Amino acid sequence: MNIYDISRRAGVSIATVSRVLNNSPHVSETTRKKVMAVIEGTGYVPNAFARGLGLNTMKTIGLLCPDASDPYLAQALTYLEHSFRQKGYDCLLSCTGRELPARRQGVELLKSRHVDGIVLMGSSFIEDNSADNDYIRDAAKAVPVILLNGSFPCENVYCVLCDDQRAVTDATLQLLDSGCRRVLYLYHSNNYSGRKKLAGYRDAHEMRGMDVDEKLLCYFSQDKSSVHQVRDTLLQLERDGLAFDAVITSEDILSVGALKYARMAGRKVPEEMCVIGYNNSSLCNCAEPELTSVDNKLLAICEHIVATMLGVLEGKEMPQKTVFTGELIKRESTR
Amino acid sequence: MNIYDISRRAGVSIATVSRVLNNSPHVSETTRKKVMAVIEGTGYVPNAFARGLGLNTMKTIGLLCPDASDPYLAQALTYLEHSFRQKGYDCLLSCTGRELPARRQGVELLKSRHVDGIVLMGSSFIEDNSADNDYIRDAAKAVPVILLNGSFPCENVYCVLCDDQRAVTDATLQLLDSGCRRVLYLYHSNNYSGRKKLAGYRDAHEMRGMDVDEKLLCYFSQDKSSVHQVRDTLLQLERDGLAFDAVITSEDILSVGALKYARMAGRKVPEEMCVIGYNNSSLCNCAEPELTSVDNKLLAICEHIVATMLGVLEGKEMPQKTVFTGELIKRESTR
DNA sequence: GCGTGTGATGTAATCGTTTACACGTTGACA
DNA sequence: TGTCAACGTGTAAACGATTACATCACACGC
Repeated sequence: MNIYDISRRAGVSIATVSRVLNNSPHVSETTRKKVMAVIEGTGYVPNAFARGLGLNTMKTIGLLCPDASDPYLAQALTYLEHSFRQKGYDCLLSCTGRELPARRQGVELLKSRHVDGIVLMGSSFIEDNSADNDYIRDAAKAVPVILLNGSFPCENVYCVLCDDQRAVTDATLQLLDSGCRRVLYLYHSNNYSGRKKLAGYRDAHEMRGMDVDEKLLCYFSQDKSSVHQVRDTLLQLERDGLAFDAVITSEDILSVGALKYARMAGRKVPEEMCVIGYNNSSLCNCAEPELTSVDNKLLAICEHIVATMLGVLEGKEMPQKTVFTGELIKRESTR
Repeated sequence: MNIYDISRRAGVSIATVSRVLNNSPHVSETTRKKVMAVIEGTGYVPNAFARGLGLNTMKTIGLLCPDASDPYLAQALTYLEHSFRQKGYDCLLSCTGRELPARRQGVELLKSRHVDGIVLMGSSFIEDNSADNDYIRDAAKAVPVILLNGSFPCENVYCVLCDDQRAVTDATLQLLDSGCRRVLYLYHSNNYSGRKKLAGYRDAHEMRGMDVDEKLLCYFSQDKSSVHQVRDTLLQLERDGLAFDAVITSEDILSVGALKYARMAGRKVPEEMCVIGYNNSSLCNCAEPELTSVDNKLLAICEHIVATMLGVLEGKEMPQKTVFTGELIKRESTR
């Protein structure tokens, strides 16, 4: 069933059918109705390959996602896919994991599919001009690239992110100003976003004239970051004599681990210990007590990514970098 | 930069270039090297549209997902995408929401993209032969369709699922046999899977010679199922004088709400009240106390979906229906 | 020397659209 | 009545690959 079949049945030319399909104004209302009737009757769907060949675009955005099972990224995925679809773009998904070679390969693939643009998610590890990031430059040579929560100065690369540093500063200040003196910082990755957050933690201490005890900085690798691992690590730290009266983390899941620790160690939250997470994910309401967390405006960021992408594709001049401000959402784990 | 440019520069015909690109044996080694050199020199990438037009396949699987931000589906998404990619297939994602018209449209879209096969996720509401399911038949006419956790008897539709009914029976028996007498059942949807689970709940009571008090069946619509909504509803039920000493739910998130209720009502879990969830999602470890839940073998199901799809595409005869058995994972919320 | 099989290469049709251009038709207006 | 837009519609040429078929060169056996 192709456009010729339709044109034959409707008694018009293929050009007219095409015009109807593309809502061209140069079709009389009667013809349009006639053609539409045939199309609906046959269940005809235009062949996207042929269309792509003619237009040299298939209205597709490539989504490079390290891990769709990460709730935060999954959320972003849903937003992005939904918004792009509404705007008439489909999404080709590539879940690469976080390893560089796989991400490189993912980009190659999206390029060979001639996507109209690429969104790099979990791109928060992007930072410098090292060769590691060649694949981004590579992609940007072919199509516009937008980084979700990443920063990378390069032609045709656009960045939409949250000011993590400031957000963590604000959150840490909230802890310090509510009487906490030794704030444990649990983090997940040494990437761009991770270091920004750490810098925010330091900033807050500096603003209150406090030194940072490096022993309070506690790193978890991605695969060692289960709730139980965090809990057990904190128990061990306590046994080792490390004192702390608050915990702030780079991800909500780490905070949940901290809450587990508090329960097991018999420390009351928030009376004896405060906890603040990051992302304001759905975990916050599930945690016990419910978790205070930084909302890093994922929805706004995603909306802006879509708008930016569409703007660039329409040839408009768009800002290379857009920064949103996080917001502390207070729940039961802080005073 | 197209195949003609390459053929011109290499001094051969486009057919030869095409043969080189497709590893055809009918090319001399010298010619192959010559052409390869030109290709690498120019960074030429074949146009996927044109290729798709000719071959009428682009090695793409369409994934129809109601909601990628649902942790359970997100998990499945990751598994599926990863496995398909390993096998040389890309995934086109369509997050449609759960509404019928949108799903219909999603299928249309995947069809127009001429995907090689479609996986319908969250297809658990598929049950009968009503017109509502026409879109599945429609899709199956064009390409093989595989349902994740759904059952639908139709040519070219394959089903891979967990025996939810039996799993819930086992879980309910566990509650009854550990002394619980009034098990509240919280559920999310009236779909196929939802009804199967409810049937399992009834089966268990019947097996122990107990009547089911219909007041113990408590429905939550998808949008009314937040943790707080569940908690508040249970508090109200208690105030209304409904007695229950256990809760079993069709989704982990509902169980988390039940735990919130228990905390607020001052009922100790599992001593005074037991809770069992469903899906064995990452929420289970985050909950307090940690949630006993039914593992419905998502990973195995996804692997089987991929194997089935590849088998069908290779023209092999594959089973129309494959059923896995769930398993109760005991944690702290049961005795 | 002459068919004949074989392996490398080229030619041209094909896939299903879009769209520039050409071709009526119609109606307004001088 | 003739001219000219404006408008609707059709024709045919892209778009860039794949591939069946034709062709050609060459070697081999008779």
